[in-house]
Amino acid sequence: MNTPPDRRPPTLATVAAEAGVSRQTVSNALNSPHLLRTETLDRVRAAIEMLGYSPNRAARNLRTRSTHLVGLRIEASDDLANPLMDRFLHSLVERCKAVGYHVLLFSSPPEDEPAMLEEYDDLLRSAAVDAFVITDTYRGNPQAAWLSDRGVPFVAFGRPWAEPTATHPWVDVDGRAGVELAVDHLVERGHQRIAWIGWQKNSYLGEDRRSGWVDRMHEHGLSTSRLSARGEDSADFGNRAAHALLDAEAPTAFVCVSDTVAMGVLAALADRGLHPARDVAVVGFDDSRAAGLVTPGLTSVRQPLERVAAEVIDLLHARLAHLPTGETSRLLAPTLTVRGST
Amino acid sequence: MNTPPDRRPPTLATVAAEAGVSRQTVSNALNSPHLLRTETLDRVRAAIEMLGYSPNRAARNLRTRSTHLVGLRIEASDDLANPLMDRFLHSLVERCKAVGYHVLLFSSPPEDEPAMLEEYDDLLRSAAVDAFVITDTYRGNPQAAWLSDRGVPFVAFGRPWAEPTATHPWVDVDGRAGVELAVDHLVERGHQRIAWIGWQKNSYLGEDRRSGWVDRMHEHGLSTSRLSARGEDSADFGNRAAHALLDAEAPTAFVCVSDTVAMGVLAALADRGLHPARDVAVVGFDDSRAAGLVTPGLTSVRQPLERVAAEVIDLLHARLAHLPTGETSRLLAPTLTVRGST
DNA sequence: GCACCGGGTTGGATCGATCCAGACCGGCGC
DNA sequence: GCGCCGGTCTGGATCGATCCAACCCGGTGC
Repeated sequence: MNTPPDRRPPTLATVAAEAGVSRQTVSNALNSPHLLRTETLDRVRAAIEMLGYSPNRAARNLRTRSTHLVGLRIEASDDLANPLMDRFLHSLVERCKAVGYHVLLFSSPPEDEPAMLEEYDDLLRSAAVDAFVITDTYRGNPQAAWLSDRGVPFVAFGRPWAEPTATHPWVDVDGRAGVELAVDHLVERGHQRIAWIGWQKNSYLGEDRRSGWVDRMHEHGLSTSRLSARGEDSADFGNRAAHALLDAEAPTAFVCVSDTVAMGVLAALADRGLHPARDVAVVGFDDSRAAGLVTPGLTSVRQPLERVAAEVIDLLHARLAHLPTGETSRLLAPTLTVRGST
Repeated sequence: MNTPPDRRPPTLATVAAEAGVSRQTVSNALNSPHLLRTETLDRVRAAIEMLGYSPNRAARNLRTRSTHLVGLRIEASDDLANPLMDRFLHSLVERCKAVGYHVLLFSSPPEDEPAMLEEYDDLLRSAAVDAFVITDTYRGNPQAAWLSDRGVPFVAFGRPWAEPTATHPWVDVDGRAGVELAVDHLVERGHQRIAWIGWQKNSYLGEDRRSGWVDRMHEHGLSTSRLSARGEDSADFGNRAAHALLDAEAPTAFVCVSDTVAMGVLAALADRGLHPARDVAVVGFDDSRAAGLVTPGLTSVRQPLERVAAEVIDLLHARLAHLPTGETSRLLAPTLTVRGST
């Protein structure tokens, strides 16, 4: 034996030799243990344990034509969905682990659709991933149609707003219901003049949330007339809109389409020497970190991102494992995190 | 030809047949194009283009024993490093792409060291990744030693505080220098009584940042006596510490170890009817989203996470590609983002 | 006693790209 | 004309797990 010590990790064959069985038997011990006599199974398992063996993924991937990897494109940091991403991502990874998958991240230049699809295509053609999770359906969704066309398994976080006829599986949060919670909460506290500050009319997400305000106000017999404003997603816009509404209509509460906007509203109250909650109530949307850090605390609608991630992966897993799938889309209800601002 | 249409993607052999060459020649066209006559190369490339061929990753991984995947453990959301994570992560992914890698995410139960190492071990033994990036060296770093022992390539974001003798490559941000920037900035604005609000003494990170304040104050001939407080990383602690310091020592400026703490200081100013900047200046650390959203804007030390990620990947790439490496650790200087609070 | 059955096991072929040893070929020097 | 050379190209073996067809063998039914 003058060969140098073997630095290579053990393989199926190593284990088979150690346990005194064939490779196939070891493979069965791992993948179909019920086929083995318990005594044999124990012996194989002992050998695996002793050698610290794990099946080589590359070999398995090659043979089974599946990698157990799920691709996820992450976007540039200035994207509006981003503050939510870390919570979502963590849950996604966690859930993947539970069903035996891992998450592979990739990126593509922002605002460059062909380049983006090229990235998806590369990963697909090189068989680097089994499936995708897509997260940016709020503003058109070329990938969804593109992936559907090719029969690639994927699940979307977000409804196919722009293409209601799309049939791919998706999971989304019911923004409208979240805003309804906020309105109910404010009505309970005695508010009647409740204003809405939202995004531009071309935002599906923004209009969905707004409809929760409109409908619920009417159900409570309250007027929405002249009590709303629309603009971009910035604290500055929230500030200006709040001042304008306070001057014109003297609302006693604001429901905002996002925490970003709500932070601007809080600033407007401070400008006027008004006290959040005591004088004017404010509710945000997203339950961002800033909502918890700001002075009296900002009441905010919280998206159940942990559940979204779990549902996304469960749908994907069902598809990949050819399990029977019931509904292929799920709309989850958010909750309200109450803080000092109401 | 009564076989069904071939649904399988093209392979090397397909391309070789199409171009009228052997498989090896196609492989060379991809990996060592200089070996081919230009005419042959063109023909092969045309065939690749025509068939839309990409090499199968699993097969390549198996043969070359490398996956071109980098593992990154992500932590539970309530972790203090998390708000920074999305910026870092995005840059990491971007940079990986530039050098031909992808990022594979995994997780492990928090506070469970054996389970965590088990995750690293699994990925290693199954040859799922080539290397790791580790990000949580601020509080001991069992993985670093563990990985070093096994000769696994990895780069850390964060110095090995607890083990100064460790020799693995790392990249970190010079927190002390960041605080020095903050102190200089405040001195320029005429402040002399500049207070420090930091973390507990057992935090390496916190004490490093604090030393920037101590040293710079002394270099400016200013006293630090009784002008500092230490506690946990919360807005509430920041608030209490600010009140206590304002009562006892009447500082005109605060430098805080984090934005979270700084938000509490801003709240304390509001409690007392003091105006940020005009009455008392405040500087935070991390340049978090909240710093930009809060009312007058919070001046904050910004970590160059994009550069950190790039350096991390470059070091890793050098190691994996057996390139000559110069220094194996880099300390990067942060910058100061000036906003309304100073 | 023989065919049959099915759980357990076996060796060989396979997935697709790469490594390796050797073949081929036109050009050059003797 | 022969041998050598460097630049190209070729077929076969290989990476490690899984698929597949066949085999072994004790037990059962007739």
